Amino acid sequence: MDETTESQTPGNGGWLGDAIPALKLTKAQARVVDALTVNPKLASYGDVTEIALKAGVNSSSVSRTAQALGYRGWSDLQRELRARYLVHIADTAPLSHRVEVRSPIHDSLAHDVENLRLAMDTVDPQAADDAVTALATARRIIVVGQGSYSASAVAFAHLLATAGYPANFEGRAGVHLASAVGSLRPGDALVVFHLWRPLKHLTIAAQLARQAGATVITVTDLKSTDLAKASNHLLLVPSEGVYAFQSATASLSVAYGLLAGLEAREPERVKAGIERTSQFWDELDLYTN
Amino acid sequence: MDETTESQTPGNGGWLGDAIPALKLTKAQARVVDALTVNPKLASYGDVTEIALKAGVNSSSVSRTAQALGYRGWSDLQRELRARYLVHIADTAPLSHRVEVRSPIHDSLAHDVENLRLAMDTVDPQAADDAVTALATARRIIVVGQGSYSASAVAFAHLLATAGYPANFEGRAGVHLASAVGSLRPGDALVVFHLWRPLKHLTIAAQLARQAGATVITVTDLKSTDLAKASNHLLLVPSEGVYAFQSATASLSVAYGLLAGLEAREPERVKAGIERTSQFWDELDLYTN
DNA sequence: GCTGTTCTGCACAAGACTTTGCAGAAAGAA
DNA sequence: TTCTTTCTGCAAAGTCTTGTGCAGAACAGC
Repeated sequence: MDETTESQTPGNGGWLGDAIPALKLTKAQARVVDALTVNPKLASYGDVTEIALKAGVNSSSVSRTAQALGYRGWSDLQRELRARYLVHIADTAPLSHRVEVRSPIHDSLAHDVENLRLAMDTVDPQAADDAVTALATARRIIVVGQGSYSASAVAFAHLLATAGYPANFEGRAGVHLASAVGSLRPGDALVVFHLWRPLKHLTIAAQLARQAGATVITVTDLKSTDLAKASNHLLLVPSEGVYAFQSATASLSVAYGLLAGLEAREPERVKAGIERTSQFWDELDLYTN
Repeated sequence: MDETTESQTPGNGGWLGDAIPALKLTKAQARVVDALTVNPKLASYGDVTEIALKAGVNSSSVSRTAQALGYRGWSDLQRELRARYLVHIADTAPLSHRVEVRSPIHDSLAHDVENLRLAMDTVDPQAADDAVTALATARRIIVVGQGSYSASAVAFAHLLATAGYPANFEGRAGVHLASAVGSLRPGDALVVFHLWRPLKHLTIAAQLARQAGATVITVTDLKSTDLAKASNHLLLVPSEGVYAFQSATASLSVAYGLLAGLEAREPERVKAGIERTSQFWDELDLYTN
């Protein structure tokens, strides 16, 4: 039997976040919400019958509660709960719950876990959101990056193109970069991935793109550089590596996050783009066992 | 011939535990198990159709795989997977009061934190150690990778070269790849970074390199493929992405780990290499504010 | 205490997911 | 190579889950 703390301000602050809008709920609905709040695992994988049992109501009430909260139905609400619960766990899970096996690989992984966690704080959600908007509306997207830090840029440009966005990776410096950036117009976007001491030509590229009216999105670890100043949207990531090198892990993950943002913003477009591309791949017969 | 350090099936030592009995599986079944192993969230919450899509098989094969493993069916297997996954990640996680800032970026970071944590289990330290030895003694190192998964390969090759190792990234397919791999000799090394369904030409490249007597080091997410079989040293990483794409974050971190391993093994050489390179960079006067 | 409104539970309908029969494809044996 | 066996994909059948109309119960206002 579940003690219900008489509803109001349900799900505030806990793992539910704002998944449950603060509406006026009926008694049965409040019991459902309480049950969900207190049983995160059950909430994220149980079916209506199990939830109803826990809440002590009929299964129809579970279904109707989901609808009352603004979701299409139980499955829709559960999808949301699931995502939040898993993210919550990843946020709060202890770093190492097992016997340590120290090895360079293990150190590197642990180190990058820390980088990713720090990035949750350093990346400004508003800047990310703005960046997604700029990308979604861009007529043309150029992605630049140099050396080992081009890793994120390569992946980002490739996946953007896969999803049907007009994106290209530009990894060359000098005249190539100049002509690529020179062709940018208002409504276009330049995405710069760079860590460590700023490279002159990337900074200049960003400044030129900005002058040309293009939107400059920069993923970097330093915020007081001319590169950062030339950017419209700045996404800061930590980059400490396990030895002498900077780690691009966080910047890569941020790149995936931007793609997820695009998918959330215009799912149809992304889905269609991916389908087109993967069909093409199948026809090329590239795969084996 | 070189010994293969694949043997002890480290992939099953991870979050799956002994949920998957070590039976002889058919090709499609092995693909299903691989897909489940590297996509824990999908495995825990997806339906047969989604799993089948990821594994590149028909949904019936997913159902039949569950039965072949001794479960009553997919739902039965999934219940088991879910329980193990949640135990693996949640364990003692307390419900903290941290304010959630949910955004696609945040989700992606949390997701990749999970991938890195899982990678601590899936990467076999012995295989990694052997790989480091092979790299340290190689007369020549070719690093290959394609598409967005080339991110790790690009970074790895670049940093190897920076540290003074005879490494090159080879991102082109066809005749270019053929001639590059064709030049490998005993004592050389081929490093393959690849996720997702194996590409024919990468598999063939690995097989040819192996035949030529070179050491093949592979960082990938699937262990039942011909690519994995052709490898001397296999480093398995999880690769579940936040949306439709696989995440190369873990493979990138493993690349850094290999570099750290090299540094631990021969610090002088790496230090000298980096100093030489960065001095050169300074002379080129590439940096700004 | 009466009456009108809202809510809940039941039972069934609609829908989604999983399993299986079958036939063709692939792999292995002779 | 040919024959036999095993495996896989398709599509239909079977099972389970979710949603809704209806009728009775609870509640609030008078």
